[in-house]
Amino acid sequence: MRSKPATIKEIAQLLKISISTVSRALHDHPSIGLTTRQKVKKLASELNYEPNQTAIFLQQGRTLTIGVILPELSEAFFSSAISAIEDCAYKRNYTVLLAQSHDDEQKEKQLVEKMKNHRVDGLLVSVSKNTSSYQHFDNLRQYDIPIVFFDRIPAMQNIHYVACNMEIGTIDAVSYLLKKGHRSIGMINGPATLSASGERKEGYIKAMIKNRLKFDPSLIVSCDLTEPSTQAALDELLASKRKPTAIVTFNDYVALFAIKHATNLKLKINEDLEFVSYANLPLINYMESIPAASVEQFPYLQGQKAADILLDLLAQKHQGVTEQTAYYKIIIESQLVENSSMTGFKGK
Amino acid sequence: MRSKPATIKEIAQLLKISISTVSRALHDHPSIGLTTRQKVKKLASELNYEPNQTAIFLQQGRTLTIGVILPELSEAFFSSAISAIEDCAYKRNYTVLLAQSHDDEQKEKQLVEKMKNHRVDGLLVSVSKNTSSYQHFDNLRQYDIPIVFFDRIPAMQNIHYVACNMEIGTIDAVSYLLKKGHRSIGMINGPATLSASGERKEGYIKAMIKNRLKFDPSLIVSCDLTEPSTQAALDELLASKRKPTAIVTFNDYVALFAIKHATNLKLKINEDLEFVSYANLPLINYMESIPAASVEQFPYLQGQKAADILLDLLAQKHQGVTEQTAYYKIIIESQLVENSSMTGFKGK
DNA sequence: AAAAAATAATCAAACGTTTGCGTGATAAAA
DNA sequence: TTTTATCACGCAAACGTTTGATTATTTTTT
Repeated sequence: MRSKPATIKEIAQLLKISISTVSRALHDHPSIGLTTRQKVKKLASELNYEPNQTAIFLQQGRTLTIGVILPELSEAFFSSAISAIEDCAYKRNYTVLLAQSHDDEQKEKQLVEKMKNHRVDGLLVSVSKNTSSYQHFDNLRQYDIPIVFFDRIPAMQNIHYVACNMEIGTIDAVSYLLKKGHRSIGMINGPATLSASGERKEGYIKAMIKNRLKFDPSLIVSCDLTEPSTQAALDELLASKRKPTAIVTFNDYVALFAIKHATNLKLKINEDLEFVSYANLPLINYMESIPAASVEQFPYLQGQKAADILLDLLAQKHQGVTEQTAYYKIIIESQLVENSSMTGFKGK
Repeated sequence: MRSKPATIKEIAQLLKISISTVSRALHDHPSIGLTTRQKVKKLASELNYEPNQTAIFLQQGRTLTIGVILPELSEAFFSSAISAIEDCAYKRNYTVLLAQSHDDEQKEKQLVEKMKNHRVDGLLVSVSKNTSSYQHFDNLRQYDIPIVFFDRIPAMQNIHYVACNMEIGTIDAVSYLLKKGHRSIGMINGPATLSASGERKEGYIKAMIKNRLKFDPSLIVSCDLTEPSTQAALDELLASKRKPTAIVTFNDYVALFAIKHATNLKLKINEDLEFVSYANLPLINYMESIPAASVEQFPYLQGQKAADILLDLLAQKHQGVTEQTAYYKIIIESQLVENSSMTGFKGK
């Protein structure tokens, strides 16, 4: 029997009672007698009745759905985050509408539109790398759709966000190396266009100041995150006057490129040349030559916080809290973790 | 101005015309005059009118949304797949409602219910490892919600699915090692409870037969995918009479565990002992000691195919194709790929 | 000038719910 | 017995669209 799903209307007709009675009976409304309530519920389950959410959405003006727009779903960082978000949403009876921008500003705009059309109750966004105008986010304010940004934050006023501060982690990273006796510490940074590069550089400089050491600009070189560029950067550092004995790299990819290159140059990793990196690869745990320590950015935690904030906002809104003026601005401090050897892990 | 979104009703009132005229004007219906059409569109854009999809969903009985239920969003395999799915859906104007089961049968059931309530047009599922009953999927047939399974397929009749056949890849893997001159090839397999283990074993045996070699059961040992268990398995193989010079491992995690252990035992990887594995880690590209070759399972491709099939089914259904009896059963042949060195890759 | 055809717009039902308000019927209080 | 609560349920509007059937207006044809 491939029939259309049952509706309360049908139940009402079959039982010769009104639609509203059926609705109330199913919701255990006190003004419905016990007998009819039971009759209704019995028939409902016999007919495999399932409330049609789309109708309820329309009626209630909310969809119990949050939209999530991320740059790249296949990246470990974001798949961790989305996992956290889904977990939070599930716990609080929300569902996740997911989309990826592929770091394309145009597509990001379209996705925001689409989310608006789908009438998501709220939005979680990690901004595309190439987004320069934030008009499309501002538009959402007219409607009452709250947005919480995370990790990649736009330069806007009055927004909710969760971000990870790289400075502390960087200071710790450099201090860690200094404590280990290194006196010349290099940095292979990312492109200057990324704010993340700025944060790392700042952290590096502050660590130097904090430890009363002189900052030598020639020890910070940039790369564009590709392998050849990383190799060139490492070569430059190794050729410099104050040849570094330790290097902080922009991220794990860069670290692995550099480690590979160094290995080819017959350098012993973490003996001749020690590395510290920023974590984005979970499988660091499975490899031999890895950075001695990593600055952890907690993607799962960021996703979780962001989702929790959004869901709190939605709960408030639903309880009739009119206009809040306070904005959540959560900074998660990055944290240096020493990389131990492999941990037990069950594969897929 | 934080106002409720504009509706066609308001537009109609402001222009003193009927609602239906507005609706038709916005859809360029031929029976609406040019002048009114323009007037309507002008006002609509002034008011920032956006059609309320939830209303349209209710009216049309479809949501342009597909549900996706996966075991673990944070796993590389599935995040690749979801990326593909989202891309496909986006191209064809669908949106993705996402949820993860965490390999929990109970949760999987609830998620199916939820998806049903949300009235997704179709469902994409990779079944939880622990799911034993498939009743919840069967229930969906009563409604007209098509399901396409991928990668993890339930033992059900009459379903659409996309899967990856490990046998061919395994045969190729073993043959590859034989061709390289290895005469004793071991296998560190997964638990017998997983069907994936069976496929691998079958492939191994068939490769032996195909090459007219005798199959020695002692060369296949199982592990539970953890590091200690993998170490034990490797030890067992190395201690066996016909000490293997090459090993096929259940997956990349196992391979890395084994490689690490072998390195500790002073064995030279891919010289003393050669490895072939099943790919699930993209970052194989970033490491030094890696399996010489991997059996690729094409997560992106699987996700893509599955999504395409589902969307085709939905398109057919929408065009009024009543009852199709044919079921898509797509087998993607796994494929052995030799692991070259690192490729250029831009990090996050 | 009347009939036919084309054009332009309206009416109203439908999608499946929820919910404020009204209304009988029965039971308790006066 | 009349008044007042209490209980159990029905009516109808509302959410924002789409669309088949209908009507009113204008243009074309004969």
